[in-house]
Amino acid sequence: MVQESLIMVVTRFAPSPTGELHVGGARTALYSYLYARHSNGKFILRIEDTDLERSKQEYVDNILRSIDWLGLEYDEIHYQSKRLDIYNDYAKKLMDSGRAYKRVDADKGECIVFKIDRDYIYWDDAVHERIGRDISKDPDLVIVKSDGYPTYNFACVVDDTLMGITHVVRGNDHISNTPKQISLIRALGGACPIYGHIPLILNPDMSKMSKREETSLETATLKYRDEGYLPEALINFLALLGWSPGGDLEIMDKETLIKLFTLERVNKKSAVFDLAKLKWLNGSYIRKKSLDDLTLECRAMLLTRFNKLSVNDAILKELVRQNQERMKTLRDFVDQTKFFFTDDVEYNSEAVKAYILPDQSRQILLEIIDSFNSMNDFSKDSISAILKDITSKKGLKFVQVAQPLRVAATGNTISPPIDETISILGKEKTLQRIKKALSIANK
RNA sequence: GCCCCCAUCGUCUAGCGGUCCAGGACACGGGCUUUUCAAGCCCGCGACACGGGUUCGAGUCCCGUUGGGGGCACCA
Repeated sequence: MVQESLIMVVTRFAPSPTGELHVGGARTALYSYLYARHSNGKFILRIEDTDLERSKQEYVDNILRSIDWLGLEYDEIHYQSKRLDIYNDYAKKLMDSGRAYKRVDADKGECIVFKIDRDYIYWDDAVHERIGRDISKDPDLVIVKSDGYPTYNFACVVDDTLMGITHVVRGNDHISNTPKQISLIRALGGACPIYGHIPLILNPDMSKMSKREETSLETATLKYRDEGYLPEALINFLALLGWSPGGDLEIMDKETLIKLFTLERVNKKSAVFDLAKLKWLNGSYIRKKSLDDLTLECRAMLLTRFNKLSVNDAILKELVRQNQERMKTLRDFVDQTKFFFTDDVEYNSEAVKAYILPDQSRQILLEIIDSFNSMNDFSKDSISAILKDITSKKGLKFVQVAQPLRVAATGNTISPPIDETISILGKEKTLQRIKKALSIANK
């Protein structure tokens, strides 16, 4: 233990740019990152773009943006496509030492093949215990494709060795590659990193999440940003999906995660992605955010929906204040304030039936129009006073007055306290909407 | 088919042989609060897959069964 701490930990995240960064990949990146930071080590990002057919620049961009959004700062970034000379070099060395040979295929052309160890290979996994497999009957391994590019197993091993990777954190689905890679490392004379194979993330129906089934779950990391999730919430959630600090602690910021994270505490069992829990966590982070910060986020989200925004800061801030504890995602904010930003309110038919149509409701609304008309100060408190006045004069409960008004003003039965809601809407618009609601009721 | 991995409430998990008639969180049900909805607080529901061992004692160790997942490319 003491000696271990003298060696600098180096981890890496090695995605291939053949698709958007998957949340499962994001979690792998997170675990690698957390472990490196926890150990005061280095975190390397390595783009494994050796598949000419499938690699795309847009995916590289997507991966970089995802990593950046999550706040996983890396110390180095490498592109395998820029290291071709290195792989060729090592392939030659393996041929010189007799461990690799050329093979010609009639259709595909010439490639280089590595003679794997005819042996039982094992390693002590950081997440599991000892894992091993007899690869003596496995076929030899192609290390350089006929297009001159290295195969995954080869480039990965060369880079892990050259970059001094001490801990490889990767998905469970790589377990079967590991013996071959170890065999390659031996032949190259490198030192084996410690492998930590983390469990996969599953859909609610237990299928592998990266196999896009007809689930409604989004798999692209950036989609969660677009849906209004906060990176700190996603990180916290992903961290908990397969790891726990050991106690009852659940809400942890990045610093805390770094402090507590160890590979030894990563679970072996695959975990189901539970959107409800993510939502809860996100809501919890939203509630904790400062009003100013949250307002910034909400403004950005609003701008994805509306091309231009004509609200002043004070009003927007007040809207955010009213909704802060009511939203689970930033997108919820857009939905919840739709009545404010659009002039043609969509009246929910159920709501209208229940709170506008009844005679009593209409009388109340008429009365409210009367009272509001003579108001100069349309503040929350004045509104509240007038509404309470009407309530007691009519011998009603406050809800019986508030709900018709709420439906008239917002189109729905749900909103922040009604006095605040219409105060920010303004007297003119409020009156207009009450009249509009009444006209609908008269049809 | 062959090989590998895994197995505690619906879900995420705590548990590393006795302190567990199994703890927490989300979800769900109920209540309080209340100007609707949230938020908050309280209560409830709810699990050690099964069968053998080992042991004075097993959720915890071993074996098997079953179940789930993953891998078997000149893809990563």
